[in-house]
Amino acid sequence: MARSNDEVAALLQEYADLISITGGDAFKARVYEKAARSVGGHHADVATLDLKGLQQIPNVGRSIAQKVLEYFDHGSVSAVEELRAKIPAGVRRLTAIPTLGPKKALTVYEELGISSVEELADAIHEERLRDLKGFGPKTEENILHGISLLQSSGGRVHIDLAMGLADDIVAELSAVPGCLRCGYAGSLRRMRETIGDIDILAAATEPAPIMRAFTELPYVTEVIGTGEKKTSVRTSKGLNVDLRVVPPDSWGAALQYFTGSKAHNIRTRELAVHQKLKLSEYGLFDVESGKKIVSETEEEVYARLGLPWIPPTLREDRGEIEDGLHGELPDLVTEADLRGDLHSHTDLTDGLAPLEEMVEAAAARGWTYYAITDHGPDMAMQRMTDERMLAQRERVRELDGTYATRGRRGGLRLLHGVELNIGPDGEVDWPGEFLAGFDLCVASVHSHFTQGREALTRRIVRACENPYVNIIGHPTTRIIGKRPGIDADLDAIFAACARTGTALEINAHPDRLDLRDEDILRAGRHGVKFAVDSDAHAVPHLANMRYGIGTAQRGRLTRDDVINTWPERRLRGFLRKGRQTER
DNA sequence: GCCGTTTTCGGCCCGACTGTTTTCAGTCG
Repeated sequence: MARSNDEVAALLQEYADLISITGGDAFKARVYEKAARSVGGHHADVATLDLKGLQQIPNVGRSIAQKVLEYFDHGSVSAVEELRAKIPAGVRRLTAIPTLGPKKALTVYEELGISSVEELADAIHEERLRDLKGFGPKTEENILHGISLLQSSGGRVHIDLAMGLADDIVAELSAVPGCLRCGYAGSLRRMRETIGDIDILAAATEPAPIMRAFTELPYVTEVIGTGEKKTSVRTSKGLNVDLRVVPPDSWGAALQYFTGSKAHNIRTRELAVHQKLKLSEYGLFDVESGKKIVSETEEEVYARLGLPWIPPTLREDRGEIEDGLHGELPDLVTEADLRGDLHSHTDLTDGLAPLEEMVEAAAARGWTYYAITDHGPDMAMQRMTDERMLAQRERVRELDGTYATRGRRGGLRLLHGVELNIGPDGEVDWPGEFLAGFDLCVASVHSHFTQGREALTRRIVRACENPYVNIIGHPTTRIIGKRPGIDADLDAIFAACARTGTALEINAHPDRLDLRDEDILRAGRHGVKFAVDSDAHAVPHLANMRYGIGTAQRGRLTRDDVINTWPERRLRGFLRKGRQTER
């Protein structure tokens, strides 16, 4: 199921952890971490590369390349096995406990033979940690607290929950007197699909009132740490929030720094070092004189490093630094570029709102076209029939008549579509004669997720080859945190989409975000077009488009790649696909 | 262990906070 790149990345990361735990060279550990990231994000399948090809991957040299080959030849790597033999897997798991890192993990293992979270908890209750150097009563307390958090927390949360909380905190803190600027940074600003914790940044000359207001927010359940510049809290939403308050003239450097990612920051700091500069959250400084050069805006910081401003959604060290240096950053699609939504539901099937309300909401968003795509009859529980679908079409045409001429910019055009079900053999709900009556067809997999890889692949490819299928909806069918994506040959599907003129959906619902960013990058190399769709089942879902756009940006898409940014005429041309009989 | 427009050897991102320390190590982001 996992791509071989992910397997190798996990192995290299494990080796890096084991090196840290055994007190090995810290620089060596870091190289393996960097190599793990590079391999995980590399576009080509590492299983297909030879020694030379592997060494083309950044941070992979001869030694690591040979280990990768050894892994594919023998299924294991002797150097990793040696360390595994020395350090039980449970010791590595100890480092997942907050406040307990590799050094303390090794200490408790060497001194007390502790190699599992349970044993560690027991040892603390039996007061056996007391005599260890560097361990005091507070350390014991922190570890116990960390263990309970580890066992109870589900880890990362979906982006919409984090965004809601962050928007609220930013609004609250912005209202504190003396707060000159406030915003969120971190993985939320980078629009990652899940969020581990929220980073809030504020600018003020006097931090104390902002810190106080922050710790007094109603959903703060615990203050983890608080200082003059930084405060960390836990919230009743299950999310930790960090607040940093910086002097106003450091805003740009601080925002750049706290937006990350860590890997991106390491690269920007290295660029600084090579120019005898030092980059920190307080600014870009000349190393020799210690004088500050720039710090007020992100643009200035990047510019002084020789880079254009890099959109936060690209800051993952996936080539954006190199592209920036060469002036080759993509001109990313934005939410403002969207002209409409091509996948939505009404209460005719499993939506909550009537057609009229959904259309009114779409018009209020200023869109120039909007597609209604309720489920076809193969989703049996939705009780769709030919008659009901044709009746809806008639009503859509009527509404189209009234909305098309409203407003200044030509109003809103309505498209009547359907979300077809891709059956086990790639068949869909209706024959071609009936499908020809729709303005567009989305087709999605909703069942039989565990068919073999070949069958799943063939099934979706066959749907692409249907001349009436325009968009493959939520292509991998994953539900974040609940259901993995189907095990299909995505490259074969992407190639079929490109060949047949079928778009891939980027489903903007925060539970799905399907395709995900890595898959978009792969699909993009096949020359596929995309549709960023809300898949709205209710009026508020239309606002989820921001997450779909964030994901599209992380996949480096431009306006030209996304068919629902196109003018209506060009879109309709695309939707005609290979149909012979159309006007 | 990787890497190179100061380098094939000698560097390798930077700072805040905590707890256990009498000046600093560990952890985190």
